[in-house]
Parts: sequence; structure tokens; C-alpha cells
Amino acid sequence: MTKKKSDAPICALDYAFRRIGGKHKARILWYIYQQNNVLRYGELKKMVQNITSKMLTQTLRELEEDNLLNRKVYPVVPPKVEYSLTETGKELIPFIEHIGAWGRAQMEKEKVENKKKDE
Amino acid sequence: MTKKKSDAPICALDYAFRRIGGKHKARILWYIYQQNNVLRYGELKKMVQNITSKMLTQTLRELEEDNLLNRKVYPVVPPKVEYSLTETGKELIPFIEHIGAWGRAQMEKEKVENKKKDE
DNA sequence: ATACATAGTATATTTTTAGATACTTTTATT
DNA sequence: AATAAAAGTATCTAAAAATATACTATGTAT
Repeated sequence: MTKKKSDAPICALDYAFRRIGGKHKARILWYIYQQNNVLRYGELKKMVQNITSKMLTQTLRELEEDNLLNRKVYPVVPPKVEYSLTETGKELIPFIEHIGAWGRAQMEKEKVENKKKDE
Repeated sequence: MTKKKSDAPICALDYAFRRIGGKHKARILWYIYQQNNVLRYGELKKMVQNITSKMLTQTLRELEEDNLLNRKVYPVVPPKVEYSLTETGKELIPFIEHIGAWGRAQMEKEKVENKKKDE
């Protein structure tokens, strides 16, 4: 049988947002991309500030399951695990860049508007 | 004072996803765009199949609050209310198009893979 | 033998989202 | 007087997402 998260996606947009719409997902992909496409669990933990290890693990597992991340385990002690973007994951980068830029511009605009309001 | 959804966004990406990451948000913007940038409440209700009026209203209010949608009320009976994209909302269209295309391609790939697996 | 490092698990709880169902408003029409 | 149309509200409940806190495994270094 085939998997199902809660049921079939309604359309391509729905499908896409289920994969990267989570609270930290796009950010995690972005951080990895920025760090030359490799980050260890502990490094991510520091970058995604305030995330609990449970959430981080869960999110990473979902990204892996959706084939956006590779997880490479080194058989050493203490453990070493590296996360990197898959080819499919890399395809999302321009898009993440785009919406990040939009967000940045919006935040700027809001700041200006709020300045006006408060004076 | 200034508003807050639950608290300040962590970064531009976080900011952006809070605005369009909801279950139906991107889809609603997309539908309106596709219909020449105007849709009435009842039309949206039909297009966003299975959404409850409560959710639809709530989602539309959030989009309006975030300045992605205009809400135009005609003072007639029975009521007539039209929703259209703001300029800011329109800026998101290329991005929505992009991720929709990615989703479509991914779904295709998965279909092919599942076919292989199942035979 | 004890402590440390790293990458997690386990469990319980809270918060956020979403869903179900019924009801409201105001004129025009029958 | 009753009914209909469109765009919602109100209330309650359920499901999903996120948080808090504590704990585990295994070699290596002290």
C-alpha cells in the first residue's frame, strides 16, 4: 500500500505546502543550503533557536521521508549525523529565496507604516 | 500598540509563511487570481471544496488583515461581497505559480515511482 | 568508576487549527 | 405570512501541531 499523511492532497499547491509549510521546514532547508549543504543535528539545533529536540527530530524525519533531505549517519561515538539537501530539496531553494525576499520587503514596509502611525 | 499573532516573526521566511502557510491561503489567492481577480464569498465557498463557512470567513479575514486581499461590500440584500488581490497579494502570484509547478512535477514523479513499486 | 559528548526517545500537556451544526440578518418575492 | 438568497456568526468538539521535561545509548577520556 501507499502512504498517506491524513489523506490525499487536493491539488499541487496543497501537496507542496504540506511538504514545506511546517513551522520550521523552509528555514531548515535554507540553513543547510547556506552552510554549503551540510549541517549536523547539533548545529541545526543551535540555528533553529528554541526548537525542542523532539520537534527538530520529527521535522527532520518528515523532510527525509518526503525526500527533501539526506540523513547520513557515521557509526562513531558520540554519534555524528549529517543532513544535506537532496536534488529535490535543492529545487526548492529559488522558491524559498523568492518568498524570503518578499517577506523581507514586506517587513520593511510595515516598519515604515508603523513609524508613521506611532508619530 | 502594534498587533501580534502569537509573537514576533523570527525572520523573513517565518514572517512570509505565517501569512500564506495556512491550509487554504495560497489556494484562495490563486483561485482569485485565476478568476480575473474577483471572487464572491459564495464562489470561493464552492471552489475551496469542503471548507466550512467559519474557516472560509476566518481565513479571508486573516488575508485581509495581512493586506493580501481587498474586501468590497455592496450594500444590497441579499449581501454581495467581493474579494480581490491587493498589490501586495499579487506579488505572491509568481511564487505560488512556482511552487505549484514544483508540486505538480513531484506528484508526477511519485506516481511513476509508485507504479514501479506496485508491479 | 565516573563523567562527557552527541543524537536522539518517551511521555504528558498545552496551544493552535480545523470541523460540525445550528442560527442570524435584511429586503424582495410568492 | 412564509420563503428565499448571500454572507456570514456562535458555540462546541475534535484533531493536529508544538512545548516542556526528563531520560537513553555508547564508546572515550579522566
